[in-house]
Amino acid sequence: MARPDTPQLTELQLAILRVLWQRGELPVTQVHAALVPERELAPTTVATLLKRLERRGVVSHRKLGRQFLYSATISEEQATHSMLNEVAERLFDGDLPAMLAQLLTARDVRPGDLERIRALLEEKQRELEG
Amino acid sequence: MARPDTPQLTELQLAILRVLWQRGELPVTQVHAALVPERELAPTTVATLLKRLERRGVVSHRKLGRQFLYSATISEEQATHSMLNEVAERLFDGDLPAMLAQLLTARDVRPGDLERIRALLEEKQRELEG
DNA sequence: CGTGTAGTATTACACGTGTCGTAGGCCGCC
DNA sequence: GGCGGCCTACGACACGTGTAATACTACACG
Repeated sequence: MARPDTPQLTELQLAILRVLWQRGELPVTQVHAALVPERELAPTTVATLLKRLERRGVVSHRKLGRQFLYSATISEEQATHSMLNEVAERLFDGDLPAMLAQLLTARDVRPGDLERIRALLEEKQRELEG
Repeated sequence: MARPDTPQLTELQLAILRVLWQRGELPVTQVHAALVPERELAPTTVATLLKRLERRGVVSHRKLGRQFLYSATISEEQATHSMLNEVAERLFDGDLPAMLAQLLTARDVRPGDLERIRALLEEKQRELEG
């Protein structure tokens, strides 16, 4: 419940976390392997990044023989929430409709998006009433 | 139109830009003065920040006597757009409805928000059809 | 046993940011 | 005309991040 101090994550950090979220506990080599198709990184680079993320408390490791098995300590939802909250707060002082208004003009709205959003809204509304 | 370099702005940088957006062209002293109630900063700090922002192209200055008058070169809308796009892309691969879904659960939805969002949606929908 | 090797630990460097201290230039006042 | 201030310019330092080379260590094999 208690907000774990808002993790602001960069793209690369997020990329690493995504690997862990998708595949669970992994040795550094595996994380590296998963990343390489997208980004050309040395294995030691990935190790350094993981260590730093651990210092920040978003991943942890246990030892298996000589290897470290890393896993995420925050869920994807937690990370997303806190990053979104951050932006909503920073940019719109928490004003959701204002944020959405910008979103609707800032990006291409893909076909069907409006419908899906409408459905979400109705669900939310029912939820609040029920 | 195509604005290639996405300005990612930190909280402090944003705070400075807000001052310029709200009050227009200002000397460093005024920017500093406007910031101080919120953040305790040395005047030289603000000067340094402005200079760096200028190097990044988001503000510019002209000389008035010995002073520099700084002004923003990007609009608040541009900045907001690019930051939001960034987040939408990073976190949701551009999937707006997914983003909104998170927003609706991530934050307190304030009374009236749902109504306002609904209104926005309808407007947007009319716009797309008309 | 000794050693190659897979893995981790340590160290490094460039950049951007937050934060200033101090140096230098010029304008107005005495 | 010299001097005190007000500004800007320049330089600094700590930290986080991206990136990686190098050093160390211990197990597995010959």
